[in-house]
Amino acid sequence: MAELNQFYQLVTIADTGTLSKAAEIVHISQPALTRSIQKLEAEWNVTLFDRQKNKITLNQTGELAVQYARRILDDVNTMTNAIQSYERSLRTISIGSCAPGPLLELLPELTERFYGMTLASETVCVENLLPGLSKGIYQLIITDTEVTAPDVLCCPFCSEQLYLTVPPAHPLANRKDGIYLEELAGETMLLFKEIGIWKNRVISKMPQTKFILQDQDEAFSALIQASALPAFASDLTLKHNHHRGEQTHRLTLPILDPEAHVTFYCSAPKSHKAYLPGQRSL
Amino acid sequence: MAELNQFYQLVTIADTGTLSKAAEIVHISQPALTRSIQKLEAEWNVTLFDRQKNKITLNQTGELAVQYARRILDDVNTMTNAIQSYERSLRTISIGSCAPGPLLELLPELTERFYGMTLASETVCVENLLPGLSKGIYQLIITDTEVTAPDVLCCPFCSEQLYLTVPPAHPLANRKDGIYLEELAGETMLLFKEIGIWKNRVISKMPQTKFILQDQDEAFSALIQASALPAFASDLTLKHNHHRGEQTHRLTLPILDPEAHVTFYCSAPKSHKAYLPGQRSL
DNA sequence: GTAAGTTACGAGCGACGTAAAAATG
DNA sequence: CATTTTTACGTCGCTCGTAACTTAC
Repeated sequence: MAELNQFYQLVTIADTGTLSKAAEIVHISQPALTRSIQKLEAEWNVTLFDRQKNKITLNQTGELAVQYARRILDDVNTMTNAIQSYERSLRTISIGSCAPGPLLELLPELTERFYGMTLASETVCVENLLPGLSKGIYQLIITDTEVTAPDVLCCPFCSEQLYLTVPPAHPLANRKDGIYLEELAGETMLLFKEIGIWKNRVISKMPQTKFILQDQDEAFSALIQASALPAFASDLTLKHNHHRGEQTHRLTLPILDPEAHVTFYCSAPKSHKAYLPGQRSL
Repeated sequence: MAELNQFYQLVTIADTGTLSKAAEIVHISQPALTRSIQKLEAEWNVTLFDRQKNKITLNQTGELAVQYARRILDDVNTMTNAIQSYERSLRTISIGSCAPGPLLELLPELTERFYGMTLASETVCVENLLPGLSKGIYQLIITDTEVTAPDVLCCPFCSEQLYLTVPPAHPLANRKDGIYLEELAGETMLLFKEIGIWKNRVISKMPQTKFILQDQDEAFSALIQASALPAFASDLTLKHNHHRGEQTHRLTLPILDPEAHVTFYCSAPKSHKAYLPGQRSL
């Protein structure tokens, strides 16, 4: 049987024009390449090269063979890529979430339950989640509304309550019963950039408040510790930080607006039903 | 590099369901097949089979790989077919003619001039000749009219004069100066089936004459020798038969109608200019 | 003289087959 | 107990590289 090796050699000869140069590229000696090509010709019982004493040139049949060989090598290449990335995708759970908070809950659970799998998560615009699930870009999505779609299972997952964190010396520090968003008018706040739906639910309703954006996770934490500015947090982030042993002297004041409380839903295709997490207390 | 051999083995395993059966088909021992597949998996760094202790089953990645492998093996197959038949076509001159006579002139010349090439000739409907030349079905065509087409060279080749042959005892035997077609009304004649344009030029103008058709070359010759019926011949066929040493006691009477004389033209693509024959006396 | 291609020859490595082991039904 | 797969091991054969030869520029 002709082999891909020989196709590669043939194409390389076509590219370089001589056996010697091709032999270097394919990492065999030039006589070995001669033999390999001769064997291919014998196998097919055709002549691929015009042979002069110290020169070979592709003949018409050879040119045709090179054309085909190129295409097949290309196909084999895309084949291996497809197979390898498919295998990788089988070992990866891709999660799309409309907010970062629920991921703090979800990822540890999945890490534990699916040991060995790779978890890939991102916070994206909520409109992209269901289409992404259908296309297989995500195997699991977190939304702030219930999802109804064919072959998709949806269940409530957890809720998130927004808080304001301020240093003890801050003027608002005495409002431990909670405050309203509109009271933050005129303030300057620290804000994490990738907050998903919170942007529309909360931030867009605070035109009078100035925000300093930070898009790096760790930098944001450091910034909060070092700064006297108020910032948002949530029960989920606070729990997560506490769990990580992170110390803070900041005070946490619940946000009293109804928008500050969200229930999240987790959805997966029926084929990936197993990925759905257990429900947290809402 | 993965090799076609392994693709074949993979597909065969998919087809048979077990390594043992597949090993028989691909003519290696079963352990060798195990190793070969393991090597493929290592090469790609993927798992293609679910392995139980004495059973292997294609997993999803494996199914995908088999799909691709099938397609690539198919492609390689069509590739080798294409290459081999292209090579064959390079060694073959395919000739289409509108009448059998000129081939008697042409083939010997080409045989001599292109020793080693295979000649393939057929008598076909004149309308198919130029399209056939364009499509590469023919490298040389013989027509009864001059051909003008881009990238096609055309030259007059030879002429053919129709004769009537009759046994000496036939009533028409004394008409050695020639006769007209219409005088054959009411006769029964022997006729070779594959006569190309002669059918339209001559036969269709003889509604009163009855023809006994014969489509095998040798049988037709024998039939003529053994029969008392008149038949058509031409200067070309007569010369050919004489050249072959064929003896006949038949008399030959020229047909006097203008349709009984034809000039033939030979045409070839410019790329196959060398195939054009020298001109015969017209 | 240099560079290229084919042929000859000997060696090493890789793939093969046999044999053995383990597991399943 | 038959069937299937995997592992172990020794051997054979294939392909490789070196060397020598020929030819061309």
